Amino acid sequence: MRESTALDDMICFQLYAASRGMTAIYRPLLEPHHLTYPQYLVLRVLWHDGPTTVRDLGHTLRLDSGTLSPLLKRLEAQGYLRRERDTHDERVVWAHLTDTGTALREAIGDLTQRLVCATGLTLDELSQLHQLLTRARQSAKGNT
Amino acid sequence: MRESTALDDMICFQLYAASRGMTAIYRPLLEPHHLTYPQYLVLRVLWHDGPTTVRDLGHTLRLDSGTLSPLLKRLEAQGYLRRERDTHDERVVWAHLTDTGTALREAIGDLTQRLVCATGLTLDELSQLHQLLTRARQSAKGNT
DNA sequence: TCGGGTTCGGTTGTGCACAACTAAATTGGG
DNA sequence: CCCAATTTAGTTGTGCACAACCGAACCCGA
Repeated sequence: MRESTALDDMICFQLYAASRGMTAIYRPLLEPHHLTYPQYLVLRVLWHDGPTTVRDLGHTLRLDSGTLSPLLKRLEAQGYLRRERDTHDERVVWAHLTDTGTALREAIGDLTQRLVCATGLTLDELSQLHQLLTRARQSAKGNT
Repeated sequence: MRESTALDDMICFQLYAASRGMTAIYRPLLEPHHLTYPQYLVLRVLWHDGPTTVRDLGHTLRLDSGTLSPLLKRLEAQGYLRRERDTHDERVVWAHLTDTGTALREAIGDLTQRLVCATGLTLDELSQLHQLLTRARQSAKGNT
């Protein structure tokens, strides 16, 4: 189990750098719609799942209300979604897309190919990468 | 080259989430020394390379002066390093460790094992992960 | 039923990431 | 030699990430 000293630290940096590099690729693709990558993630959840509570958005994206509240406020100000209190449980707030927000899905289109190309990895390698990241995150969730 | 649509988007999110999860593991390990993960990265460069210019720190960590300037100011305020203008080229600023900053290396010790364990991945898998991330970053650097 | 504990969203404060900009020092071509 | 272009660090402004905290709403057991 030795010999990993340098490698693991490099992985942590690669992870950190790769994540920032990934959002840097998204940036010019999302900028025309005045979206950031985290905002885009929220919209993807709403496009996929329909109206969602702030709580569920937080669980899905691993973000707390300290991050989501102002982010959703900005998306609402841009007219992409609206927030409404649940009538039965006043603690809960639902985020639901406006027509503009729904239409945005088509306007943005499929960014996938551009991201895949940027990595220069094959589909097998991407699948491998996905599996490794998922397993590491899964394991880390327990071993805190 | 089809069929990647869902997968690639999941990878981008996994990357984003894994990076934040990684820093979350570092946080309690660094907090006793009042360090953040990016601050720790700067110290690692200085521990490894000795006195370094702000410019080279930026190249190494892929950060610009807008991020590094205040970060270095905070590390200086904590007494871990000092900044000094180059006498021959007044544009250049050198960051060099204080004795406290140098000693910190031993005080923090080797965090590697704890990170490796958290991932639950084997050394082969970590090596694979490292290689995939590096290649993707390398490729993305060109294809922008 | 009622009162303590929990859940939920929001606010505040700190630090990072990055774009856009500034100012000073240096460089290099004419 | 000189001045325009470049390099370098720093500043400002915006948005994300997260800890710490708050208040309101809800839940549940005695």
